[in-house]
Amino acid sequence: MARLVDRFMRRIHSTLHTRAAEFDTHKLGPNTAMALLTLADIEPAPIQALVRTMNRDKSQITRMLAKLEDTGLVRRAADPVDGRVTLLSTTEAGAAAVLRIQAAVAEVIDGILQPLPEPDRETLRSLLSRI
Amino acid sequence: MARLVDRFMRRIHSTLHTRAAEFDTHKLGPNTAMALLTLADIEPAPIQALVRTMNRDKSQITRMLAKLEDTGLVRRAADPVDGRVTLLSTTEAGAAAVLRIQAAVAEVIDGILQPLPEPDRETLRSLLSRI
DNA sequence: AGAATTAGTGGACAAAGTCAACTAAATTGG
DNA sequence: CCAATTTAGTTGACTTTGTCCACTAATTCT
Repeated sequence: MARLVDRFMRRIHSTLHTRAAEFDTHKLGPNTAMALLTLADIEPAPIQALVRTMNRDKSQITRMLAKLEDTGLVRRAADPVDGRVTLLSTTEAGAAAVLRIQAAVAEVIDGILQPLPEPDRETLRSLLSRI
Repeated sequence: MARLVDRFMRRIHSTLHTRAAEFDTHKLGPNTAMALLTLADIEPAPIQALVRTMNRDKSQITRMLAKLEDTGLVRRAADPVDGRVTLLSTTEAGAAAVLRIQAAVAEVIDGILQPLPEPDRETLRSLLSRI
């Protein structure tokens, strides 16, 4: 089971890697790109939210965000009600990157899911989301 | 979709990591342990087979195998018919380790799949294996 | 036989993950 | 209401994974 999931993820990663030049115009790398997509889904959100939904160590998130902020895709802002938290949101450039990346990822995953007819893909998606 | 798979894998990894002391008596680390499990599934097999089924770079496999051989869990042997390939198989110690690791992994995955009733788990397994 | 392939190894380096220490702001409980 | 604890985030050090490339040796192709 773990092997199946790993294989799946590995295929996604390596296929995306070979096509990275097409869409990863900011040289984010897979993880940081995924952080961007995730953020786009939950923004505006504190870093802590990203830590939890991505299941990564907070230090990793900090560093990915540094890159995303440097490349101007993400903006940090102080939370008005809690001085400890910094709220994240995507910039316009970030949103544009999200669209590009999402398209590429969707295409790659479509290719990988080829052997599954549409209803099964939907089943898979829903099962995974329930975990 | 990619995010769902990643999250799933991450949960498996991090949960296993925290319990590593219980079963990873040889300090293999997640990847090398998985290589061992994979090998146990296909042995006897040439390195190339492991490369393909794990979808990793061959140099990575080489290095994992070095560790597995050093710890005495895997044995290399020359292929009698093709002088280039080295055939891999698990030793008795390796087989024992496989059992321990598999049990731990199964337990962890069971915990993660908690929200899914049994028939759905089976569906998930079969969908993933068809990819 | 000579050229191109294939299996495996090794080095160098980039990216990802882990852990622990640290600051600053909030919370909480006597 | 203030000392103690908790929470958010950052940083440094270090290990593990992942990628790429060059290289050797055996094999296949023609």
